[in-house]
Amino acid sequence: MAQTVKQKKQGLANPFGFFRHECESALKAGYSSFQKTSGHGVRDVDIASTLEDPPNPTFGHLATSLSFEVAKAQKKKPIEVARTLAETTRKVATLDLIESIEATEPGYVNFRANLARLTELTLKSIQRDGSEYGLLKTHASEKTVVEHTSANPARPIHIGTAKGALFGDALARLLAARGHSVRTHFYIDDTGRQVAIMAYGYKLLGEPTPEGKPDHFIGKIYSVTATLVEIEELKKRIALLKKTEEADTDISAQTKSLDEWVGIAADLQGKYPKEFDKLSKLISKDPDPEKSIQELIQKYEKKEPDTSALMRRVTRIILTGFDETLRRARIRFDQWDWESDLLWTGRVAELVGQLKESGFTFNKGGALELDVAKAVEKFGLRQILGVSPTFEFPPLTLLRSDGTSLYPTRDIAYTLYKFENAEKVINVIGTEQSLAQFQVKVAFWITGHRKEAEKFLYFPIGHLLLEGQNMSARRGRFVTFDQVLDETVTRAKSEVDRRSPTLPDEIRKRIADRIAISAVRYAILSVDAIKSTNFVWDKVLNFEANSAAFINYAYTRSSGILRKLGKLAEPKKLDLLKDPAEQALVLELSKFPETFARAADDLNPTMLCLYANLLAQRFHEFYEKSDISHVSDNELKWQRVALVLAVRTVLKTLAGLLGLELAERM
RNA sequence: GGGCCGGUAGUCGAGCCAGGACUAAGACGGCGGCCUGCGGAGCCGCAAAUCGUGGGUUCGAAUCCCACCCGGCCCGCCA
Repeated sequence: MAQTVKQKKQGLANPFGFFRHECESALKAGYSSFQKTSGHGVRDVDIASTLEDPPNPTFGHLATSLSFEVAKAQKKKPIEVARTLAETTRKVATLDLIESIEATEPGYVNFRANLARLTELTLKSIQRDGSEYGLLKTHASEKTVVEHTSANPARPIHIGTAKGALFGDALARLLAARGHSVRTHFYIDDTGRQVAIMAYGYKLLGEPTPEGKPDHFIGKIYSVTATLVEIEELKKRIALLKKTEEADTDISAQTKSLDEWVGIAADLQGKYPKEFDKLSKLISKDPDPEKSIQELIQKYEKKEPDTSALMRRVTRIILTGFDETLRRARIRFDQWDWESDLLWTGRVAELVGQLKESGFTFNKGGALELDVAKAVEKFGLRQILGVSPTFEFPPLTLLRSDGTSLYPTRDIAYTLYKFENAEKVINVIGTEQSLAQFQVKVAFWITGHRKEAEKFLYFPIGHLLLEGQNMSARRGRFVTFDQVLDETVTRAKSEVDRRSPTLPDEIRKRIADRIAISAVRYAILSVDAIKSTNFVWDKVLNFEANSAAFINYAYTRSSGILRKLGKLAEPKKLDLLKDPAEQALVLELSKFPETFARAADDLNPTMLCLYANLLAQRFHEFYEKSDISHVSDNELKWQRVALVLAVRTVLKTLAGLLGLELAERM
């Protein structure tokens, strides 16, 4: 009730929500009157939660199964209870949006909406609120940080990472539209070994200016360098093992690994002969490449000026490439956070200090370990965080014996850092990180950040397979986000060329670009984030199967109608839209505000994808059945046009929320 | 060994948290129809599902509980 009143004040309408609200009030009053005459049934029933969607419109638009519970308590037949309840409810209901209240077998009470009123309310609301229609604002706005993508800056973004990027981006859009103050962060993991290897190779080559796309160029250097260094190391290790007469099994394992790397090296040499040969020569001159890399890592952690400048320089080149890719996919970030800054500003050291003081750490061979199990028992976290009673918590290594930090340690410090300017933090990361993300939470409890622990959300992204197989950067079984975008654009372009040959090429290009990016985004977003998905080229490129094109086509058809009509006129009333196809379409539009609010609150962009698809479907059905531009009755024509305009408005809003781009023509 | 997450027509995939008319959405593929009108990337229809298996709770279970099976992932002084 309070919510509805407040929303009225805000001016954002929720047509179906109003209907639901009327049904709730009526049912509550009807039920209490029912209790007076028929004795007590069920106590403390949450009326609102018994209202559900009936399976089809013949049962009305909302229904309650309350009678079943009451019948059980009173030992009566559900249908008898339903009849009485429908009767008492009918007496007290204000029949504005409610048309009828009826009991049906086997015992439901069905509420039918007054579609004439609902149509008027819905279309007028959309006309009035325009692009804001449906975007109900939360009453608990929170400063929210969404961290996502955070791809390792040593090679191009691949499609597995892209899945997280698309969900993170969509979440941010949804939450912002819901009225939260959202900032997206990209975590630049620049203090690890990979960036050091990359910088090492780049430096050896004399810091060449990138040819082609920067991340692809540097990624190539990284792959070649990493492979060559690994081979050097393995050779040394095997030699050492042989010298010390270690067990044959160890030697054969290392030899097997070496063979594998040599194979990879051969592939790389074939693909990038120039860089490979050059780097091969340069690395062989270095007496100890591994030591050089370790030095880079250590000097960088200490912010040694020359090393820091080099590391940042090369990482920035990669990031330029990332930015280009992300921009193409319509993904943008508010902030780029350098992991190295966490070390330099002392945040990691400070965290480690706090953890040490807590008494939950211990020393193991010079390394500092966090006793996660002890903390879980002490704070009763099994209960609080819902962990199985038999789960054994492994300790977490915070510092190596040489005193340097590990990734999880820095991640805890980073998550705390994100809370410095936010009330809520959402980490969009792969499911393989679930234990690590749990450990972050435990560390929060230990350091007394309980509020943060509560407001810290882990949004898991299911594994993405490539044509049924794991992606492997080493083996070259790896598809970059750029490749996906390129291929999809190419395919879309040839479709547009075929279907709209009369349009100028420049326009066709722009249309293809929009269709392609929408298809890629929809393909990923339309399946639950947590599910492992299989990336199949055919599926992404098949515009018959992909609903993005289907949704866009609804928009294109509506554009065609408007183009045909030219100058538009306002209808006098909105009382002629009585065809079932029209009513079904209006009903769908009326449900958009509730659907949006739920998708945002449940962090579920997939739900909105499905809604967009459903709305487009209803529109296509309407389009097939209803004449518009050539209907002779002018009043009917303009009423239908009002419906078309409303659909366009909501489609555009949906596109904005999901990052789809609609083309007027296709 | 322990844990987390998935398991729904030939394939993909909603519904599961908040049990109810589920006779299970939608799509791809298959089969059959529909263009003298606003663009057929569309519409209409048909066939196709032991909701992983077995128990339990309930008036009622795809949904909740227990056990098990299958698949993915995690349990590093990697990130």
